Amino acid sequence: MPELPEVEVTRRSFAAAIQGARVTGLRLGKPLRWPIGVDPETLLGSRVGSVQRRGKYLWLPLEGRGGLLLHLGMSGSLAFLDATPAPGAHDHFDLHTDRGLLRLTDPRRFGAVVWASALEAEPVATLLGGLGLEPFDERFDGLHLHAALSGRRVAIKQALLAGDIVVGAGNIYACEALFMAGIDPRLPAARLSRPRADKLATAVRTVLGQALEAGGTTLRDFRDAHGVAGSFQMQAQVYGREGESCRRCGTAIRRIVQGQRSTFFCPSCQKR
DNA sequence: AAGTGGACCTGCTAGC
DNA sequence: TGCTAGCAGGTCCACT
Repeated sequence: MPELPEVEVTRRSFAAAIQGARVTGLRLGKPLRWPIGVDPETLLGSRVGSVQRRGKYLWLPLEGRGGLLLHLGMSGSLAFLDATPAPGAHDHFDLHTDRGLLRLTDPRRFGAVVWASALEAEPVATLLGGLGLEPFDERFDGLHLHAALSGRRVAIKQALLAGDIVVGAGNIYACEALFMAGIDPRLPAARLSRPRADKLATAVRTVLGQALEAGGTTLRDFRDAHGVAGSFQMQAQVYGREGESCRRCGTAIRRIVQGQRSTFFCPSCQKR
């Protein structure tokens, strides 16, 4: 589900409310991607710090007691609740605090909650260590993108998705950014010209920024921590639009498979 | 080093 | 109505 905009929208929706809260209890449901790596008892009484995001991960500092790295996987969402309803079948992590309950709901359980003594400590350091630049980092530009793509023979779409050059664009926004930049998703990464790299870097930032403003994309079940859905799906130019006509030129949008993921593009607007 | 495919797990939908 | 195949917003890991 969640790409960078959804994760950031989620973060913004509860970070202020939970900051300073005292942890009063933890509940673990079915296993997530990895074990949490800490005895939950040892976290009781700690105070929640300022929630940070890196890529599609959230870092929840617990002052004096390290912190928790959260990932929403494909189907995860967080809710910050006043009440404490009984956990449902897909509620696999609860962080009870004196200001509310932070609950992770994740049917597919590709998400994760992992403890580390610090952001720089294992296993978090390794998970975050391979990540590329933040898209809104001023160092992320056409020059950086172009240099990072050199020598890569994979298709540009897959290079964007890999997350080791720039983070945050998942399947929806990688497709949308390539459309905005007019680039065929099958183009070998290293063949992207410098001017087109400028265009693509701008497109990535623009698309993610627009999605952020729209509150993210709600295809099925994305909600922020207060249950609010996103609306970027209304603005999607290509994602999920196979067979429909391109909003720019009218050509039928195509769907292909790259690296076992669907790619949507306009065969007329997007060139090699 | 970079690329590929499989793995993780559940739910929904289209089609028969 | 009921079953099945295919698809889904992510990313790690083993292998070539």
